[in-house]
Amino acid sequence: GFDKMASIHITADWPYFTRRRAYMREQHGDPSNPPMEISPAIFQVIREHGPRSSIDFKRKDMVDWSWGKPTRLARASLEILNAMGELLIHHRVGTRRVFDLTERLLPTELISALDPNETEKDYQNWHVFRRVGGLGLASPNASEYWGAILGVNTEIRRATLKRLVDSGDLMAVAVDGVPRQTFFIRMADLPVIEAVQKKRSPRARAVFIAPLDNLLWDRNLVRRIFNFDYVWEIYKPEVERKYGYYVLPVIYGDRFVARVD
DNA sequence: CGAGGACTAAATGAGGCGCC
DNA sequence: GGCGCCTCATTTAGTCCTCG
Repeated sequence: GFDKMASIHITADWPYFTRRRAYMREQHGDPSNPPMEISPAIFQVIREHGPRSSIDFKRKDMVDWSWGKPTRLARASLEILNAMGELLIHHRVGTRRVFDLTERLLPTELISALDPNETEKDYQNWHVFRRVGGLGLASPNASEYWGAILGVNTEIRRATLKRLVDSGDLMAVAVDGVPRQTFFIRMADLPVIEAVQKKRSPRARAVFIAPLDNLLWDRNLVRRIFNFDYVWEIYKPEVERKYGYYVLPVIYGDRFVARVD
């Protein structure tokens, strides 16, 4: 699915993403959009022959796509139908996704379930709260980690965070050594934080952190709290790389101590 | 603050080729 | 016809910096 970015989420969350699917349909679902024009053919093949991936469609037409590059029309079509909720990933072959009809993969009650968030405001509360949980410690400042929350800009986000504090779901906190900055945590995380602080000397072990791990969503915060500057260099031109294509941070105990590539 | 632009390499599989 | 080997095309996934 798609939450902050491409991600795995539990099927029980399907109804909560009704708004996102509708939004994707608004963006791409016009029948004259080339990937939509060929969608009936795609559906037919999958319905009759089972799960299919982009390479199973032989047509060579190209369309403009993300990453500033064109892509094959069939691939664009699968991708858009997936974003709109018509197709889901059945399995993967290596990194390639093989799609099947949503109606074959999800129970009917889930597909027909209503969006639990009745109003726009309900949705905003839900999604901002969910994202704060993902971040653990959330700065209200604009950044990529607030992305993909529909209709929420900086102003609305600040208002939503305030609402969630007022309702007792979130708590505003300050961090030692980071002056003049308010952060937000989930109230429900408080016992965990307190338990960790009480533990005298946790047994230290080394952990390799993946570049897209939640811990690294706010790289600014990592720099300020842990004094560790991390950039995933995969998207840097080779000559500009400092450490390597796929540098990973290494944590030992509660500190960032090294990098590996 | 937010829009827009620039940017990468590993893994996989299809297809061509020579050879038996 | 089929195997082994090679090459080539395709697919996958967001970050970060600049500018108005």
